[in-house]
Amino acid sequence: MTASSSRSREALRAAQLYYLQHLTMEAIAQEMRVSRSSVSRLLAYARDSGLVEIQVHSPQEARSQLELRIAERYGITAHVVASPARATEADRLERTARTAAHRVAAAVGDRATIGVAWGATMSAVARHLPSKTVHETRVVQMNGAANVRTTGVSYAAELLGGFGNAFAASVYQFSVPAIFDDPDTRRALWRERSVSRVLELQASSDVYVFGLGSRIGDPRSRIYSGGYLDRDDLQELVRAGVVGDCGTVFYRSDGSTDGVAMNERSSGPSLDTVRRIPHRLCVVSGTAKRDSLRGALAARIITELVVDEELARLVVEAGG
Amino acid sequence: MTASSSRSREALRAAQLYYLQHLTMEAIAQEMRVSRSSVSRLLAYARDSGLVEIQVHSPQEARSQLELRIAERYGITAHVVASPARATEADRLERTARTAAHRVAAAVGDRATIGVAWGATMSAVARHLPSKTVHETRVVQMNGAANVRTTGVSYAAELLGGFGNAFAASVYQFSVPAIFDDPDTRRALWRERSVSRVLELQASSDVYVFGLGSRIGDPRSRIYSGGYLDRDDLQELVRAGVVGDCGTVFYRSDGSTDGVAMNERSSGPSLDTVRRIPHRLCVVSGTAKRDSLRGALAARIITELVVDEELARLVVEAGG
DNA sequence: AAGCTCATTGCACGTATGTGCATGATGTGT
DNA sequence: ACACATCATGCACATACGTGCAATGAGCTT
Repeated sequence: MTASSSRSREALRAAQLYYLQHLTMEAIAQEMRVSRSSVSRLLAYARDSGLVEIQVHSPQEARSQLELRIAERYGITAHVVASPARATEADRLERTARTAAHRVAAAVGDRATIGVAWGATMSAVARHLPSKTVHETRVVQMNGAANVRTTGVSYAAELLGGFGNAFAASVYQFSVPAIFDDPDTRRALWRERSVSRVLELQASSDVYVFGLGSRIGDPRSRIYSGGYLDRDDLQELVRAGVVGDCGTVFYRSDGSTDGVAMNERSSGPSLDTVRRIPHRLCVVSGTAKRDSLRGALAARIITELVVDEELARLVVEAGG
Repeated sequence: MTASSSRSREALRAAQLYYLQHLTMEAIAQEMRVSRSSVSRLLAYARDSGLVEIQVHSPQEARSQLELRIAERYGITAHVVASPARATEADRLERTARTAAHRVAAAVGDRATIGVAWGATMSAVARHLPSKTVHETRVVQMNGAANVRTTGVSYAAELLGGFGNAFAASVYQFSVPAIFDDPDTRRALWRERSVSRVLELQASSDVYVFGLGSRIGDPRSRIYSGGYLDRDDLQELVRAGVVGDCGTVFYRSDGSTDGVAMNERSSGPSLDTVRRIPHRLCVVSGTAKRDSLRGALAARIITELVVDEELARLVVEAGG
């Protein structure tokens, strides 16, 4: 404690001299009687421990056309992330995730409860979260990650841990299967107090951060390759006209979920539950998610959207 | 407009890529098809136009002993600014002013009215104000700056202009003498509508930023050399036991002002008026201001204090 | 239209900054 | 008490960055 606290003090001092007094690292090094490289490291520490916060303000008048059109058509705040033409899908995801990470940090405050889903997109977001000093903040996992092949614990734990660390938050895992085999098992488990306490937290979240699943018919999708669904499950989804999912809850392109039997077995929050959460931040990247994003917009489960430019164009230009 | 707006857009884009996506300037240059040096300049523009805001948070537990003792003894927030032992008085003033400038920016919000005094310290603060985008903000001069030798216009205007620019605020000058020869003239002028409108603004300020005058008996003081006071005036102050001034209003070491005749002729706000302003930010540097600061603390005209370490020690260690 | 001014750009240079590596310090477990 | 692991430090190098300068171009005046 004293060790890290004294490091924090030194980092704070260095940060004040560097960012507020505009001294060079060399000058700070002399003043603090350490080497210049130590100052460089102290400043790095100050930045990613949240001692130093760098904000980039986007004035309303600087909003892109795309963002304005999305705002107008769907009544939500959009952040369109541009990438160079030659960027790979992975690059675009990374950029979208970084932008999203900053939006998450902006959305988090004292005593906030943050619901998080899991997935490749959310993992990327978690990796890039800037630290922010807030108090009594809670992070709650919104849908189960266990499946027939693995417990999914390490994967979800790393993701949640990223959120927990960034905000010094208490983390509430949701240690249940992603999809149950039998809806009755779910109902029974939901009555367990240990589980229902987490369900209450989920429902009372202030912010819900999630990605969208797609490629429902595609055997390469994680939701298939991860062993969460078997072939019959997939066929059921395709027959039901499902185009995507949000926290393992499946919807059609018009945003409807009625009659999708699989949702009875899903561990994720129903879209009605989601819609009761005031701040719903969705992170999507990649043209493959076109239909999935359209469905989510139709379902009105998004209040703030971080999306890559290419996908945004696809969705906007198709007309609503 | 379009020119500066397109520059803002480019600066914003560069800032997002640099500060949020952590690309190098070289990479940004390629992406934006300009030279790296242009990116460097765009980022500089983004920083000092307030597009990018860099905050350094001081957690409560990192407060210095001195700050805690001042907080405890006087019930105010203190920021103690350390300087290397070999720093000159000018260096210390500069540092104190930079710190103060950031505190001012933090205190300013939409629709705020900021009262500012003038003086060497305030000039230094004005030079270092970071830009911040706020709306419908007003900056009002709190005490007159004209005197028998000069109108003081250019001097005060530059100072006020610094504040006005930083916050895109409307600036209200107070074009009256610092000290009147005849109190009746003041009373008459105070009834003028053009003047009384400014007086109302002053009284309704949300934040008052000021330095402290000292060296009351010292002919080197600006208040003397500037021609605001003559020798008789000075002797009067010394006889009255005055130790300092705040906005050309003079007080004794116990904070009292009663019976200081000169204040009847001063253009500055009475200490009672000052005490009605909720946020009162005082900036002081230099051991010569020891008695002056003590008096101001006794007068309770300070709610937030930015002070250099040496002076802070003098004041705290003397015991309250 | 020519001539002017002023802003913007890229280049080239020097300085400032980040980081792998070796070293020494600190602490921990046996 | 010793061996081991872990972490902080400074050095040296490579890279990233800021800025004076000259060239270019846009806009304005005469």
